[in-house]
Amino acid sequence: MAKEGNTIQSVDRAIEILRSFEKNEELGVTEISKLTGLHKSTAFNLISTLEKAGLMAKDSNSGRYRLGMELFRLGTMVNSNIRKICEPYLQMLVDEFSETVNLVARNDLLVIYLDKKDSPHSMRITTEEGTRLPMYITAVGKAMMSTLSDDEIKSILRNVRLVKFTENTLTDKEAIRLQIQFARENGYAEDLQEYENGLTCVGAPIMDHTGRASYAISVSGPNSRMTKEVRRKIGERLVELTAQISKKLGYYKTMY
Amino acid sequence: MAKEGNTIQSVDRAIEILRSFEKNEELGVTEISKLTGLHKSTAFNLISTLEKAGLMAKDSNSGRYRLGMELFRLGTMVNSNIRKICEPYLQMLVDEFSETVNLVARNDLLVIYLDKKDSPHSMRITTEEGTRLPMYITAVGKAMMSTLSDDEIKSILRNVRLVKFTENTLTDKEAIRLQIQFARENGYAEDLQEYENGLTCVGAPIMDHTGRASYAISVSGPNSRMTKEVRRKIGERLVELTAQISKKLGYYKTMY
DNA sequence: GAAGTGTGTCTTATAATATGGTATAATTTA
DNA sequence: TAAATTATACCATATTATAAGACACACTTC
Repeated sequence: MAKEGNTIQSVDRAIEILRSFEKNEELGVTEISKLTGLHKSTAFNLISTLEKAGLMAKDSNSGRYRLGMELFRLGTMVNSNIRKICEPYLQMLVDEFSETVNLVARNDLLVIYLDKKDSPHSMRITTEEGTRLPMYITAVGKAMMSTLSDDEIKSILRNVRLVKFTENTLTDKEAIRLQIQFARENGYAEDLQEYENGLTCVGAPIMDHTGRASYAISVSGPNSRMTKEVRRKIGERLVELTAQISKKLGYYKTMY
Repeated sequence: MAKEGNTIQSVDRAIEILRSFEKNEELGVTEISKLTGLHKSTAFNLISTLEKAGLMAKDSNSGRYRLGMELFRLGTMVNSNIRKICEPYLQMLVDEFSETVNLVARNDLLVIYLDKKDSPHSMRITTEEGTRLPMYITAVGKAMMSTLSDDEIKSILRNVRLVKFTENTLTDKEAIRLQIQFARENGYAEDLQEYENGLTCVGAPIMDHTGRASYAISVSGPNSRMTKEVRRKIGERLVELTAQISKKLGYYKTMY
């Protein structure tokens, strides 16, 4: 058994090597060894292992390494089920509202974007799959928080640094709680340019078989089109559709 | 150093554990140890390591394991660059032809689907990101093969088992070579219900800075709408757009 | 064109680390 | 309640990963 918290050193190190590609698309052995603090030779052995498994690939031209297709494929295996289930609902929402639709998952204190369908409008919101954002700043995050107990919400807000992304970002805990209260009453939450200027979102939580909101769906559009009336319509439709999805995931309790 | 081809045992084993989720969404420690042939205790240590890193997660309800969000996030880091570059082109193609558009990469003898934009039609082709298909059966695969030397093509066809997916699937090497010849002359390749009945594709290769076709784009639609004339139009447009993308990737030679 | 610095890769001895037998705790099943 | 099956913890052993060092090769720089 390994020393630090029962983890296997070489596996930890291999994962750290993969993570070093967050900021760089291409890296050499020496660069990786410097970034991770591993001996060049150790790094090389780990890299070779990852390469042979396809999680890393060597650019035959530059001789440097990048992440490999097999890592991509393994990534697509994660939550493929929920993505498959939600796909038709996302499509319905784009068809109905002509705005970009997102599926996200909860990841501790963050929200991670899993899937999306783009708005057909030329002026539209685009999101990147894999992006992570703090819960308090997104409609989906607040929507998921609204299903938690007051204590759990308190704990989340205690552990997050409330950073101002725009002048609309709520950094006052009481203001955030009021928004969550709104979500509890209506079943959906809003983000009014709190993350980015001009960007407005409406989101509702998906409940899984354990009774937890591990996923959420949102509709994002430019401020100008997302009027109060539009937001209400979207919100109500989201509540309907997320209830159907939750049921498919084995959630049976009535939601509100 | 490890014995088998200089790879690190524990890392290899960890990857094998991740792969065991190909057919199962949720697995217990014992199941994993049986699937991988690892000692239960060894499997447990590896699983714990992967769990702490977020590549696996334990369902708090069932107590069993599934793949974790961090693995998804690592997966989105792969080829994020090419996906970002191609995104507007994919959008243009859906807008122009109203058929589903795919971005794929070459993965040895296979083609792997990286990104897509769905057709707005209710009768449309849907593809799954992460899916892998043999080269000879897809328009994108034949398009990529058309940029290779005769020897390389021969080698690919020698190493692949030519399986009939539909009655249209080409299992005769000479017939496939003729299709590749068509692609060499026109810059794009076709798949006429060779993979699935009713599904027709047109694909063109993207050249990277090393002069290799590592990516390709295709437009897929139902047989009925993909007439010869439509395919020609799509093909010609694909040649234009993939040339632009290739240029962005640092490919300078004129293509045909 | 030669010296110098930077690569990636290989070999090898050493000891640190992963391994798997076993034990125990926690569930599930009967 | 008992039996069976599970996940998890402990620990001695030797297998395995490690890192030092050497090498070959590719670029610079002089």
